Amino acid sequence: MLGVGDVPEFDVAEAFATRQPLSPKTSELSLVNEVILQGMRLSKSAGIPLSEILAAGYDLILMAEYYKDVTNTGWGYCPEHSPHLFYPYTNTCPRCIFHGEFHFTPGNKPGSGRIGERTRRLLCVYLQQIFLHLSKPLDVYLGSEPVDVMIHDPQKNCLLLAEVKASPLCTLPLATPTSRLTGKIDEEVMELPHQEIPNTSLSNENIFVLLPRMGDSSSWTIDLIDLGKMESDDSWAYDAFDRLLKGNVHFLKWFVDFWRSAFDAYSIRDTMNSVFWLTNGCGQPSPRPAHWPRRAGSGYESVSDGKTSVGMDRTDDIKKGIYQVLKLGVEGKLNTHEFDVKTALLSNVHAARHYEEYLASLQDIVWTWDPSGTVKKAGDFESDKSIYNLFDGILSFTRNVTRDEWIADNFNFK
DNA sequence: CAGGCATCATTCCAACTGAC
DNA sequence: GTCAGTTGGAATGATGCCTG
Repeated sequence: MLGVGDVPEFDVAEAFATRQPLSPKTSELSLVNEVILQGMRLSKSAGIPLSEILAAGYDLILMAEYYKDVTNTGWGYCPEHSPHLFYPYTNTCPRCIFHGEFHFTPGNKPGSGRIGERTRRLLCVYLQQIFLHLSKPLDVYLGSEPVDVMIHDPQKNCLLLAEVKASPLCTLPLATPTSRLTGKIDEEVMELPHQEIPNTSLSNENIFVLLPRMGDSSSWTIDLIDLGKMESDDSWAYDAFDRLLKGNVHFLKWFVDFWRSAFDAYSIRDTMNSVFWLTNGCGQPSPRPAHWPRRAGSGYESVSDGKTSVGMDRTDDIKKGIYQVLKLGVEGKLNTHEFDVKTALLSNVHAARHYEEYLASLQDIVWTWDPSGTVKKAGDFESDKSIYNLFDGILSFTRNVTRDEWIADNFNFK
C-alpha cells in the first residue's frame, strides 16, 4: 500500500541518528558566551529587550567569522582628512557616506558557497549557548538534506525540524590608517582620489573596526575601535572581540545602539539614515552620483544588491523555506512515533520587509492527510483525526510567531 | 518614461555521493 | 582512496510590472 509513511526519502529517526554535532571552537564559545552574558546584563540595565540584543550579537559573531577572510587586497583608499584604508562589506566607502558621498569600493562578502553554511552553524552554536544560559534543556544539531537543523528536547522527546535562512544585517568595515598618497595626473602632482589599493601593513599595524555612534546632536560620529594586530590564527577576530568586550564596558551598548538604528533603517528603507548604506540589501545609491560606475551588462552597480537581503527576508528564500517546512511536516510528522515532531522556519531576524505580504496570511495554516482525495470538510474524517500546523513556529530573535506551547516556552528571548 | 522591485533564468562554487 | 556526476546556496543577469 502506498502511503506517506512509505516515502523512502526522509525518515526522522534516521535523520536524528545521522545528526552532526556543532563542534564549536574554543574561541567561538568564548566570544558567544561573553556576548550572551553581557547581553543579559545590558538588557536589565538599559531596558533593551534581550531578543534585540541577541539579534545584534549574532551580527557581531558573524563579523568575527567574516574577518577570517581578510587579505591584503580588497581595501579602498579614502583621502578625506586623515587618510585611511577601509575594508567594506557594501560597495561604498564606509566613511564618506556619513557626509552623503558615495564612492564605489567593492565589498568583501564571503564567496557564494560559504555564506549559508557559516551562518547556519554559527546560529546553532549561538542558540545552543543561549539555551544553556536560559536553562532550557535543549540540544542543537546540524542535519543534512532536507533538514537544516534539529533541536531535541530529551526530557519531552520533542524534535524540532528547522529550515534555516540566516544572514547578517551588517558587517562593519575594518580600517587602518595610512599616509597621504600622491600621484601624477596629467604631469601634475596630485593627491590620489578614492581607489582600491593593497593593504601592505596588515601584518605589522593594528586593525580598527569602524563603529558609527549616535552623538548628542542626533548625527553619527565614527569611532575607529582598536582590534589589535591581525594574527595568522584565523580565530584572531573572535579573540579580538572577546578582549574588546571584556576591556570596554561600553562597547556592547554602543554596538547594540548602532545595530537597532541600522535595523530600523533597513526595515523601512530609510535612505536618509547614513548607516542604511552599511546594511545588506540597501540597493542603488540615491541620489546616484555622476561618477558611479555602470555594471558590465546593463544598469548600475548597487551599494548592496537588493537580493542580498537580511535574515529570511529574500523573497526567493521565503518561498523555498515554506516548501521545505511543508515537506518536513508531511514526511516527518505523519508516521513518526519516536519523536513529537515540530517544524519551523528559523532565522536570526524576521522578514522585516516581506513578512506581511509573504508570511502573515500563511502563519495560521493547518493541514492533514487525505489519500482518498474526496474529503470536503472536517466532519468527513473520523473525529480524532490529527491536524498539523504548517508552522509550529516562525522563529527569529526579532519576532516569533508560534502555534505550539513547547516552542513558545523555549523560544522566548524577551 | 525612468527607476525600483519581484521574478525568472543562468552561472559559479563547494560539498556530497556512488562507482570503481 | 580518486573521480565524475549531482545537488544546494548564493551571486549575477534579464525581464516585466508598477508607480511617481
